[in-house]
Amino acid sequence: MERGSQHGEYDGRVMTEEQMEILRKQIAVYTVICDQLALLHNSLSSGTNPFGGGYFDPMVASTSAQRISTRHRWTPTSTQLQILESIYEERSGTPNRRRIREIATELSEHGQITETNVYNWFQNRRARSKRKHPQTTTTTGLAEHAAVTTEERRTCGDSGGFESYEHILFPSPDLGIEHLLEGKFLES
Amino acid sequence: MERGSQHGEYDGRVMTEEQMEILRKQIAVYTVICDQLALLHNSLSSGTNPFGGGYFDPMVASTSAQRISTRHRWTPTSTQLQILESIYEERSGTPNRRRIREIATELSEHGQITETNVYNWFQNRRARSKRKHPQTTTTTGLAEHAAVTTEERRTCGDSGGFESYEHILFPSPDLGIEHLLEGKFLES
DNA sequence: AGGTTATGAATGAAAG
DNA sequence: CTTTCATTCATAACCT
Repeated sequence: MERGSQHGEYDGRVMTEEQMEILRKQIAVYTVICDQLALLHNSLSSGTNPFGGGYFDPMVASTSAQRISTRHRWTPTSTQLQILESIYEERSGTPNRRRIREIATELSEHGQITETNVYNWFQNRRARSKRKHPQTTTTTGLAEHAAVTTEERRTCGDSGGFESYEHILFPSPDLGIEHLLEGKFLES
Repeated sequence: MERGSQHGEYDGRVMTEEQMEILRKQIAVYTVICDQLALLHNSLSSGTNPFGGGYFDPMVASTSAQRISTRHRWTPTSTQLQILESIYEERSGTPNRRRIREIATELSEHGQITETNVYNWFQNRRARSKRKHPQTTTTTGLAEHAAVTTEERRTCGDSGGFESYEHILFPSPDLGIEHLLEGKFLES
């Protein structure tokens, strides 16, 4: 890792602001190209979509259909979901690792599932429950605070809490070049 | 997609397998280019920073799917991750306080980072490693060589054999093109 | 078709 | 060190 030569303190700049601006645009352009190629490739690969695949048994494909399957993530069957919900209801706490395994075993009777799936499911279930009901044991409706409004108490800022710095120092390639090109994606 | 008219032959197919293979490679190449440009820009930005440099943009740019995201929690840059991984590999024990500081200092060359970040990273790395390998009996030495290589493929380990994740659709890791260019890390 | 929502998964940070 | 929380990302399902 040879470094130092590129991170030294320069007397003068290697690039003007304008040049840097150009670079920034180029980055954005290549990003878009990347994205487009990926999308293209993706659609080509999955060219023939076997079937819509409902909740029922997407992976087993016992009907001898093609198993090209572009299904990526696990989706609980209705039966599984039912069981999961009931378990969640009875003890809204955290299922132990042991418990997770039990649940996974049981649910595997009704479809493909892994312990990780179960684990994630409970994590997400709990998380979204919290978010939906921000006020459960709340003190008062007026003093609602922190959790929702400001979350930047991050210690990662080494020099103090100025998370807004990033915006200022680096407006980032999100300068609207995307819009110039196609205006497709945009987040944040 | 202009084609067909130049060859005169048209069998109803838009692309041959070979062509698709080429496309796939091109995607990977552009991904890397993207990443490199982003890194370059990053270093240039910090280099010309009048405030002392060292600030980094929160742009992740690890995969083409990632977009520029402003202000998030700390995310290691590809370079940082690379280094972290290699360090993790060599000594699977707990880095001393002293060591943590060293690492943090080194990594700060490649982007903003704190000692806490490093500490947390190692903690998490180890924890999730362990999770994948139920065996906790070894520990006699650095016997977790395998643990690092096939790390974290726990997701969706169903019997369907549909590991055809986007990794395959978007095969930057397997083509080795990244290594040709710089040998950057590959997530997963 | 495309944009939006719901939700599975990934991961940094913190609690215990 | 282990477990849990919080936030984010990707994508299936849904909606206009």
